[in-house]
Amino acid sequence: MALSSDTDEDISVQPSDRLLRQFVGYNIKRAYMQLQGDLTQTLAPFGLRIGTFSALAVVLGSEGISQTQLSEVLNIKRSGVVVLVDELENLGAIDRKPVETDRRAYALQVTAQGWHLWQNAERAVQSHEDALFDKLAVEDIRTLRELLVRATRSATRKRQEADE
Amino acid sequence: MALSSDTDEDISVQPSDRLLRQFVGYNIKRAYMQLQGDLTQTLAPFGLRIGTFSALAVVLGSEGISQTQLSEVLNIKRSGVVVLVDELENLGAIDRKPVETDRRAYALQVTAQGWHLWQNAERAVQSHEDALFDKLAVEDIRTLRELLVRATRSATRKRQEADE
DNA sequence: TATTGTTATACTCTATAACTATA
DNA sequence: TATAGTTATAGAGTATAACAATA
Repeated sequence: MALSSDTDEDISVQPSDRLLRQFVGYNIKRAYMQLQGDLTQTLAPFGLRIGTFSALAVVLGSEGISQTQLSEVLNIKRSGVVVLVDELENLGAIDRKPVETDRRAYALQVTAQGWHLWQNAERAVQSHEDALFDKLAVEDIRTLRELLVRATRSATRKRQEADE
Repeated sequence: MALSSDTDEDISVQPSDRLLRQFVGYNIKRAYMQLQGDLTQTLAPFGLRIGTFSALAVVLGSEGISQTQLSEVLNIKRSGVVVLVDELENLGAIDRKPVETDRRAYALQVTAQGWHLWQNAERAVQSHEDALFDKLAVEDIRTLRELLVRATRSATRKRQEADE
């Protein structure tokens, strides 16, 4: 493991959350809480929120996806997707295209405008993350991302086993 | 870096969040969202929520801490701390002890009962995390935790610089 | 004047449940 | 009967703003 040498201990007498740091879950929560504020600010100039940014990315990567499928990928309920899609539609970023073979469903499509929006927002988020994590080596960031993916995968597997 | 060999690509045609995976922030969000449900369930039998569990841990590690200090450590507003402390007090886990030198403030203290509660809850959360992450090598979990701590520290530093 | 704890209120995100129109 | 999308409502969790007591 190639962590750089920044493992200073918390030896202060000041109030701290030392007892909580041992939990992976707590550290994930802390990291997320601190990040989401910044991310929200980064996306605001584009008229996007974290939810709509994510939804746009998924539709972009899976043209013609239905709202139900989108809810499964984003891991939220269908009722929540309606709001996100409404918002993206109002931005002119995506279209609800009727599905000829199933008139209940919509095929979600990213518009040309939506594609440009994504490009700009994606670049902003990326450089924001670069700045935010510039104290971590590039290699460490990659490690972090991969471990998070695998931890999530592991948790998902556990939950699926529990559901059976 | 000692990642084990589980770097399978997402090559399916199924809808996916592939485009989002490149962002550290998104992976942190995913991981947290998947984790918090399980954590809530783990804590429920003890009458604790994530917030009260965290608050109890901080008070335990910093006896006599004030509510304002607690709000700073937990990174939430003072008004939010009132609810957490009320709840822990109702559980008999902590006391609001008057401060003789400043009658506006309380010194928070963990009761004997609160200490036992923490011990049991801490053990439950720990074994839950062990089970949840048993597909990750112990070394990888340590890496993940350290990187999260450092990423958060880095983000905090950035925000403080921005506030100046 | 500033700070501690408190209350009331509002906002964001998400879930649940009931509905409609299709299948 | 079951499913896709929708609507209305409610629940966490947190923020903001105003307040009383105290510094």
